[in-house]
Amino acid sequence: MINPLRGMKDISFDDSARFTHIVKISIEVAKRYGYNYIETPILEETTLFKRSVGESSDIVGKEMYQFVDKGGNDVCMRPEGTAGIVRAFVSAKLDRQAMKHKFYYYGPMFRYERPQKGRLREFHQFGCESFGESSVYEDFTIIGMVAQIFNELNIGYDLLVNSLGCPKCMPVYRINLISFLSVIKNELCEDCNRRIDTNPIRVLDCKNKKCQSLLVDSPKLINNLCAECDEDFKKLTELLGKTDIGYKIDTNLVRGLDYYNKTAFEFISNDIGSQSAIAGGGRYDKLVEYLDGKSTAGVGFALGIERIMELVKIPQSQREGYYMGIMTPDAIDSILLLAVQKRKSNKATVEYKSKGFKSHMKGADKANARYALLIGEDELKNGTVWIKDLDSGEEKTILVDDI
RNA sequence: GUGGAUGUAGUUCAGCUGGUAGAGCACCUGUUUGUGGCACAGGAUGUCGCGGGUUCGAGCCCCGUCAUCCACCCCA
Repeated sequence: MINPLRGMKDISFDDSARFTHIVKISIEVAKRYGYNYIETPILEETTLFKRSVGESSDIVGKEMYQFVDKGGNDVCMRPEGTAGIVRAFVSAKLDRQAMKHKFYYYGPMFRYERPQKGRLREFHQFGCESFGESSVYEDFTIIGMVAQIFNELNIGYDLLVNSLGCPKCMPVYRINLISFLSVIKNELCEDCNRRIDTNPIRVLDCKNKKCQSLLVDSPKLINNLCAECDEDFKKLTELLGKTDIGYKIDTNLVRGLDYYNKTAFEFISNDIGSQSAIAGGGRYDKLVEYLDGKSTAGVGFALGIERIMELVKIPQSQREGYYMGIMTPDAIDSILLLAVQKRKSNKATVEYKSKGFKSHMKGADKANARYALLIGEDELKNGTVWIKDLDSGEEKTILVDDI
């Protein structure tokens, strides 16, 4: 027997119903905000992710499905969606227009990690990317859109927001932080010492208690933002405060991807295990330039469909359509042609095998059909069908022509 | 990559100090060839993850391996 690869799952039955429900609601909401569908390749040049997601990130550093194809190209299964969308944006030369562009997408992403609850090697995201709008009002609007999706899916969440600064204030802060950390270096844990070089901001949310006690007086980015970043972040929280979207400022919130600046946010849930992020996103004003485009502001988010599947309850499926069966083999042609007609507008399940009445009734019930439609010897002879509404119990025999 | 737990029927799980493989749910067939959900009766189903070892004998003990789950890490 051949099983799916490690960390990869088949999605069917109840799961696929939840999956499509999440995608459907997300699309409906995104369309209301003016987003259009975009589909980009799953396989891209490895360079794309190195230059966008960043070589210092874990995603690029150790989690990529990377290989050389038969043409000798260094390629990679996409680990996230934004890089490909930005590449497509630049490829289509949309960066040379003054227009704003908004895209939504969904599909599989691949990361070579050790699987656990809520963490798969192949997983699915739904996401949106807004290009050409540098205003913080767009950040607010995007966060509101995610909140709306979750509200319509009827699931609870906590929202964390932070500002990561911009090329003016972030590098200055980073140097300050590194010098602060260097002083206490010997007392910090092994992981933190590694982080000082790779991603010093990560040291701030180390779970080690000793580290935390040493970090109480560390400089916080939120207090070292430049005037513009500070003003935008205040505006964002002010606006969020005026809505019913609850939020918490998390100064340690650092997204694992290098391209973010200014607004960063994460939606989390306490009900799905330790992998609690159900959506994340932020602003990436430099990313288009990194990928050889003309400087264009960008902001977006992605939500993890499998993680949200753990949270959504879908309503019990209603009885729908027809179950069609025969109790005399001669009636097979009649029932088939009837099904052809019915299927022009309704769901119809046909049992080809001639069976007893009771057996058909059980079959109709299992098929979750609203109506059982049967042809037996009498009906065949009279040119009629017997039909029963399985919800109301009402039944009648009518002429084939009157259906 | 590190640590821990678990692999027995479609599924959830039992299986004693080693002695011929079990239950619930689900499934199939019946309960006057014409009334589903309910009830009753009957039935099918296993390379006990895989490979080796110990033993007269291994689902159980030992070694290896693979997979799953949980946590770290990281993230959706």
